[in-house]
Amino acid sequence: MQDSEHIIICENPSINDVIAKLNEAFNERRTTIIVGSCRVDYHGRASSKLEYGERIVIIKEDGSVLVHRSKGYEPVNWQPSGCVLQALKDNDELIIKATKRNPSETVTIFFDRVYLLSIFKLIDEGKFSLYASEEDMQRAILIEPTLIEEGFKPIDYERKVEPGFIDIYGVDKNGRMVVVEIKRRTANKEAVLQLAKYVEYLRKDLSREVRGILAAPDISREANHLLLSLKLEFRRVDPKKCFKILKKNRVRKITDFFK
Amino acid sequence: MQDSEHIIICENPSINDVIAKLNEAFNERRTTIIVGSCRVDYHGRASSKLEYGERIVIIKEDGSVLVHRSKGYEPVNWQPSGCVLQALKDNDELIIKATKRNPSETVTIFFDRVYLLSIFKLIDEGKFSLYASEEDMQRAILIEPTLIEEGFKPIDYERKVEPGFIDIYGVDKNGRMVVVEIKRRTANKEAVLQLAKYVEYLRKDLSREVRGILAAPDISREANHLLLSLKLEFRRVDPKKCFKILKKNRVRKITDFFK
DNA sequence: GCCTAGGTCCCGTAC
DNA sequence: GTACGGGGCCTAGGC
Repeated sequence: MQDSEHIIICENPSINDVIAKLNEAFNERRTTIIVGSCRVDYHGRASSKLEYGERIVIIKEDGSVLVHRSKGYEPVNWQPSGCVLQALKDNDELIIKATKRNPSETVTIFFDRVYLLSIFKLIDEGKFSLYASEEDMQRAILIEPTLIEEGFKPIDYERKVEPGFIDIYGVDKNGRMVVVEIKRRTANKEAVLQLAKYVEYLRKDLSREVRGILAAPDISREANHLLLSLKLEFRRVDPKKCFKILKKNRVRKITDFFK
Repeated sequence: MQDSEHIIICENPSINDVIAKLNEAFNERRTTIIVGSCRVDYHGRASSKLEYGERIVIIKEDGSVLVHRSKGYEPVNWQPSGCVLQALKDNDELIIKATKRNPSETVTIFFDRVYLLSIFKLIDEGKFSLYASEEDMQRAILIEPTLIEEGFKPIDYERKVEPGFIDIYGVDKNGRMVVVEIKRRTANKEAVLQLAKYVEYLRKDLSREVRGILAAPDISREANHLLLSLKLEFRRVDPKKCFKILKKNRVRKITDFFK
């Protein structure tokens, strides 16, 4: 729980005050929220310029930086975790520099007004669990291979071959090799091409027949056309149904399967 | 600028207080920041569960919702813009529901403690511009010379001549010499004079016709006047397009490998 | 370090 | 509306 000493909330703080508190926050790896009027420069893989306006800036304890406008999911400027932070004063403005290597990038935020500065030591050990992801579908198919077809026997998953990673491969009831590409959304042309890439490679490499099956909740018309012309197959698989299968088999872990 | 009436900052507010203020904020499309201890459920394309922990929640005026942990660029849970918001009380907890159609999704946030509630009417008309660097533009033109004109063939770049470095020079489809000066922002008179300097030098040095082309996203009126009087040319080149050409080229090289 | 691939991707754009 | 591609994508995992 937050002690009062772990919380700083300042309304309309002076620039000098903000700078002092920020540098302390950076040192002690606190999470910081700044609301105020600012402009932002970015230089790195591209360059950008954002003119003055009122925004929310979040600086996290791992050094990630987010500049949020009043609309939209995405930050207008940002820096991923691991950047070096610096707060300084120039021309009566608060300047926050966030610098990163690899790729070498800099975000510089110029505040001419700060309405709110707040600094926290956030304690967050809560576990995050995601269900009905592609990984869930993969695990469900390994547990219940009839989701693909009767007689399908998986041999391995996430297998690295020359062009990339094969989601699942195995053999069908007639002993033919089967490559399965899984998508958790409506499969598009790209997904078909991905599958085709693996099938093509394995056909050449093994000099034997290889079936390619795209497993997804749906497939777009164009993707289906492409799929058929490439003599690949589609199998409708529902991510939620996969999740239900996993719930039934909760104890078994993915790695147990092949032991 | 923020009037005091446009700003609400409450430290350790009561749940009832938060609910009242939130519903008003939702109605009046304010931007809201809540810091406190919460858990989060998500149901939609997938499902997720996040256990209790201290987090930052941002609710924007367009109905987008972000739940941020103390680390990382990405929100742990979110809702893109256009969702319906609701704040209510249950079991002494503050519940915020954000519901969206197409796809049908719900994020529910349960707060058992609120440390900070702040509500703003953010005024932000600042223009955002994304640029490629001048070097990026140069590389894009070398890869795709038709950005200058049909039939242009670059010969060299960053070539040192008496007055300085020529960005790119080459020949046009008629075999005439072409000097290209690149600017990543609206070109001004200085840019025109820089180009004129190179062209002048080469005309004298080589005793042959030399075309001068200024490549930039835009040109100022005065600079254009000067350009025309000096019988130089302007070619509009979009930095974003350059950036895309570079990206595509990078991808193409990788995918070529598998063809 | 590079490369591969997924994402509740989001977002714009073309059809 | 659906489909497709791009992103400063970010992030995780393998080599």
